[in-house]
Amino acid sequence: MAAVRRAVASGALAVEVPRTATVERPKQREHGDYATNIALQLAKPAGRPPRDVAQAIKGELEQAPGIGEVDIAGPGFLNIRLAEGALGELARTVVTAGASYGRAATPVGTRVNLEFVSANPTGPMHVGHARWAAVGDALGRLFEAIGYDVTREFYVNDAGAQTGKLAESLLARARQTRGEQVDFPADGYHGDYIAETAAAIVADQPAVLEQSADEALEIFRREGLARLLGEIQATLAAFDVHFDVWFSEQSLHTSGEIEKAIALFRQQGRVYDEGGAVWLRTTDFGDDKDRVLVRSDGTTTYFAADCAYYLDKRERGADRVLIQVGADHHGYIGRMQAMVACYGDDPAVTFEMLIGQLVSLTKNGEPVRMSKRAGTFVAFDDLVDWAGKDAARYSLVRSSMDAAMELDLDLITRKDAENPVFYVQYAHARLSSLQRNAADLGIGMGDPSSVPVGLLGHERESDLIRALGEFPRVIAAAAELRQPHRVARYLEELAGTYHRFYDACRVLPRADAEPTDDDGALTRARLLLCEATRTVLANGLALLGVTAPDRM
RNA sequence: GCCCCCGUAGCUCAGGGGAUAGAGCACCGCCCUCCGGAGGCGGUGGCGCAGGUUCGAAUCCUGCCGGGGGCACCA
Repeated sequence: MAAVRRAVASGALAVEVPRTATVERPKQREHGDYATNIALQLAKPAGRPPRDVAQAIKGELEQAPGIGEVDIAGPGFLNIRLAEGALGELARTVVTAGASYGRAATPVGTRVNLEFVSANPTGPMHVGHARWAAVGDALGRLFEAIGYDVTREFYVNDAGAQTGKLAESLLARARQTRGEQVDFPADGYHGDYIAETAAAIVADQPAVLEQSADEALEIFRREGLARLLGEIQATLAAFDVHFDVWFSEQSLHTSGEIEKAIALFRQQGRVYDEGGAVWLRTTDFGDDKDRVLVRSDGTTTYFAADCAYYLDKRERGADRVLIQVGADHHGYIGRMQAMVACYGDDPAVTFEMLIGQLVSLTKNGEPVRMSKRAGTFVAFDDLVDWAGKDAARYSLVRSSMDAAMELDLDLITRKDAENPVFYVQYAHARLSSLQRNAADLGIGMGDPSSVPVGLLGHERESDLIRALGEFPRVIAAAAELRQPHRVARYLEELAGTYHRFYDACRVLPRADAEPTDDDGALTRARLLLCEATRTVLANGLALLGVTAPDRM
């Protein structure tokens, strides 16, 4: 950019200087270490052929520190090669930074409230929730890495009709277990967990069935929610996903926050009454239709609670409110954005709904749908039992949330190289093993600052170092685009680049090797490069919540 | 009918307007004097269709075809 500015200043180029320029790592090594298409983009405004523009920038670029040579290629690409030795310093930087490599040095002050999973406490979670857990948590880790202050939040839907349905289902099952002839609620919850939970409650409070129906229902409701939420919390904890706030929907009702929110919207002239109901004029801000806040029977809607919940998050200090939901909720975006605007916020700034597509499972090519305990779906717990935490998390996070994904249980439950997570983990384990071997031989890289990194001139070494240098940009892109899968794909590439290096470059001296004449300098440099690689693999896997094993 | 997502290799998926579209698996053939072969190298094979914008389109726009998910005074 500075080179463009200087070219303009020197009169070599007459064009408005753009704010940013795209610099990327070319796919072809012959295209240099970095490449930019800036000349192609400036050709039109400058009114000159792209290669002319490139020529003007090239001269300035070559004066910049750390730059080796600059070529003009094709229609006008500028291919930049770094000066000899500049790459090696990058490896040293990685080792010196260690676990903080790739992370923002200081907080940026943005407070993000990240709500995800928010499974109803009316039953076990399914594989879709596992995907939101894996992706949401990775996003949270990415946000922290770029310096955001993150609050992970789980909205507990412990109010409303579905909790009554849960209570009725539990009570009916408990009575049936005692041999009573009871009709099961028409659209009640099925699955073995209902009977299990009912039995546990009865065992705990044997008198519950002697109470009046209303009292019994209330006990089953309260106890059922508590137990099922406890199971959800245990599942998530075992998945290494931890929430800062478990926010009760019921609390919005009892605290009067919903009424406060409605009053606020009314004050701002966004509320009207019609047909006995209270409406929010979301059509003022692009929604298809206005939305009911209070039904004609006087009860508040789920949407009203969502309004109050958003206000609550903002009042607790969130600069950005992010909610991750499944594709089956996408229809909610319009009214939520409109509601945010009704409140007076700019939805493009303070609010974001992340839509994740659904997950389906196959085994032997056949769809898998049922889980005995959960009834109608494959449970989160089953997935983790079959695949293990690491393979499950990795598999769920390695593809884009925009795409409905199909998980093959045969693949992710295999404990071999057919699963990409093992490919990445193996690279890390191999590096750890290498370091153990080095230690056994009494070899080490020593003080990083004294390692002669300039010796790392092999093509495969350069490839590896360039890949390590990508990491901060990968984190930034993954966080900004809300695409944690980019980290996984990057790690797979990095692991491959490392394996190719390892195949071509001997690190430790052979057992029968002659003493080297360079005093082990190259060995030390390569050990530093290995440690840099191990660091990035470990940091990257940490962002995904996946273990970086020393042995496998 | 309207809205959202997807369509890339035999399969599961990457690919932020750039150069020769990638990976894993599957299939075929190589590489152990080698620090972990859970690895490396090579081969077979692909952008749903039709227009448009652009110096340049898998990528952006429009239409069509195909698949998935939504369109409550449910949660």
